[in-house]
Amino acid sequence: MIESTLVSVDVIVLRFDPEERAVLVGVAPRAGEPFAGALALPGVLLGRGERLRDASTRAVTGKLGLAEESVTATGQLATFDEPSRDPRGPTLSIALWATATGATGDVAVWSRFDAMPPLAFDHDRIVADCRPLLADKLWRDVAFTAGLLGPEFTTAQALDVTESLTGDRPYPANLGRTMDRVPGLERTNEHASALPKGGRPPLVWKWSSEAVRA
Amino acid sequence: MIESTLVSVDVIVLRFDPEERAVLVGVAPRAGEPFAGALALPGVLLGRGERLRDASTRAVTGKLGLAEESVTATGQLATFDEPSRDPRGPTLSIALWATATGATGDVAVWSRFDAMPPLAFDHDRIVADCRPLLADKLWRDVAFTAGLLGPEFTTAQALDVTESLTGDRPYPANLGRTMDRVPGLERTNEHASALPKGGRPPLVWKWSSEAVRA
DNA sequence: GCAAAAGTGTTTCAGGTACACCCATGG
DNA sequence: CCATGGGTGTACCTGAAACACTTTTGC
Repeated sequence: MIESTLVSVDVIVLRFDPEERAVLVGVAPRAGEPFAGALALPGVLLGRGERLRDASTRAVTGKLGLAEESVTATGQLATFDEPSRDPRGPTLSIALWATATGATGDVAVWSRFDAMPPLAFDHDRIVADCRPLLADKLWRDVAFTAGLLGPEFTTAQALDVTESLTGDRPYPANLGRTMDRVPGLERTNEHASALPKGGRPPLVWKWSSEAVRA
Repeated sequence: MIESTLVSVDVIVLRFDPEERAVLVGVAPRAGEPFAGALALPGVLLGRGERLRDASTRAVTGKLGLAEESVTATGQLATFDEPSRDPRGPTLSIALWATATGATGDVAVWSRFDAMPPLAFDHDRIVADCRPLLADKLWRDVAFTAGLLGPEFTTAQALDVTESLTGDRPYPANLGRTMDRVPGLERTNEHASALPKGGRPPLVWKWSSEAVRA
């Protein structure tokens, strides 16, 4: 009988901050060794028979201090198998994404994608490798997009999110047309209150009832 | 301390058969319980500290009887975590792909993608879920494409491979142009000997030396 | 020469990008 | 009325899809 590998689940938690006008990644200082005090992605060891989704919830609530309800969607990214990635011994890491809204959690540190602090283990590499995968999901994976932006949002916020993930800001007109093609996403007639700086109030978008159910 | 999950590695082995003019998937009858005698994807339990690539090689050589050298490339697909997928107890399955050339192996059964026999465990589901991922890699993931078609192949074979994976046969002219855009792939001046049925002999394509090194 | 199969050139169309212009707000 | 920023319409370009037509083989 071959001794089994340890499996950890590491989560890239994304939250859109309307004040900051950017997508932020949640990390937290490690409580114990190794890398005590260093920032790391929330991660836990996968329990026997535990589903990946449950483990990711456990990591996000336990390590970042978020409420379970604030996690809006999750999914798989990739698996990392370098045997030396954890100094305690060989550990497989399954990277997942999660989207969160609302409260920021009591211990979480939120950083922009383009200004991530150095992280413990190989988490820098995990974030770097997974960023293009995440950018690709925007406007194509409905669960991801809806989880990140919430049930209702403006064109201006959509512009900010796209810029955060892909690196450059699209023309508002073109983004509107991409959003028209997203199944379940609909324009409303409402307009948000304008920004203090002035300017035309942006359109409000909503998910149709069918999309929310799925 | 949480007891760790078992991790298995299940491999979708692809081989292009020029006689059959199709991409075939390698499966083998199971030696022991559960599902003894039923066909299944080659899979092994991941050893502690073992790399995914090494485990996949172990599965392909051990379960299909292929030589290690005939495996030309491997990569990740997705992870399956239903706790009831193995009757022996909860087991995570990491699905990988591998390409093989040459010998067919002594115990392997090769089936077309569109005529797969029923498989043990949730392997039917794994194959069904991963097929679009594999189709997407053709002509975009160079390692995958080169592993499947070998160092040298004809336009006719490229047409067969594309039809096997995507489900419909492209126009030869258009496929030629897609191949022109694949980095490292080059037309030669050679022509293959014509088929017994008659018809114009197809062009031979080769990977440039830089592509083979990478 | 005829059927079969590959290759060439050209047309068409859809998607994405860019941009000029119009609209609505705060100061 | 001007600066700021979202929205509309449209021109342009690239890439994929489709197809008529030519070339090269076996019979």
